[in-house]
Amino acid sequence: MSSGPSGAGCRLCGVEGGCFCHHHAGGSFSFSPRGLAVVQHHEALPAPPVQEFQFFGHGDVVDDHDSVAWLFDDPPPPPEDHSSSPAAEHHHQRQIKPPMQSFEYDDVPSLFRRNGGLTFEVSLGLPAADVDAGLGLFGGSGDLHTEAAASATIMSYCGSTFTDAASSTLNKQEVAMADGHESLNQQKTMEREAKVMRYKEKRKRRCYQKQIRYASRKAYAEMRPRVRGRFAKVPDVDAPAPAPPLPPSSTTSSPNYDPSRLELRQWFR
DNA sequence: TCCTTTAAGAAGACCACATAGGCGA
DNA sequence: AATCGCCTATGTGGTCTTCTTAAAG
Repeated sequence: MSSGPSGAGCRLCGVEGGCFCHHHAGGSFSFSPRGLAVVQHHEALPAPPVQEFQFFGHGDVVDDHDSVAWLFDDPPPPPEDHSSSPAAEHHHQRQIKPPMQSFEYDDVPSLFRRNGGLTFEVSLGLPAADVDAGLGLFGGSGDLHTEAAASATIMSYCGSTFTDAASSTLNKQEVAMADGHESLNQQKTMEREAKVMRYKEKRKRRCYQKQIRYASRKAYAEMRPRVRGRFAKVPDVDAPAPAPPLPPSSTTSSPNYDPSRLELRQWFR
């Protein structure tokens, strides 16, 4: 199933080639846990109370092009609160340290420390050294042009993967042609300012929360009985056979066990 | 300075079950 | 071509375990 933000298929899940994929065709979504968006544009058909559906937006509607542009202009993350924690810093270094050569993690300009997504920068040359490189902008040093151009970024965002082959950078020949042309420099300056403004705006809208793709599964998980945090078996109320002796940590002895949830289970069936 | 112990924090594992989707009959 | 049954993979949340580093003694 396609999960990318682009495509002309289902407006819910992005599946191409059809009006709506069949798991959406059950009709309106009458279940909206915790204020999630309720989508009712699908044809109404008899449906159980919980309809499994996917969503990839975050409330604000952006078109596909803008979504991708956001990723390509991905900024360095703002200073993270957990960066002050030694343990948190340790985990960041341990798990997402970029596979770069002779490169200090603290110098990674933008993409590796994103919260909620994982980014790998495949360095084909020297790494870019500042935010502008991450944005595909032009820094003061001419070397940065080729440095940024020699890298490609693979980004994971909201369950989708995108690539950015430093699309906004110029090669050496283009840079040489631009030298001495003041109008070009002015244009570049304006482009840079525009990109910086776009970056700042999108940083405000960025969503760091965990993405829930299936609200119905979330609903089921929340109502499912647990034993010490783990999902526990739901006793079959229809089974006439006597229940076997229960271990001390059995479901019914758990403080989290709520018999009323059985009614909910039958309701959802 | 070196070693050991303690505390703190985060990530991952674990569990059951509904559901999607593939496959063959 | 459509339908059915079977099977596997996936996703979901709360708690516990494991791992690592920093600080203290």
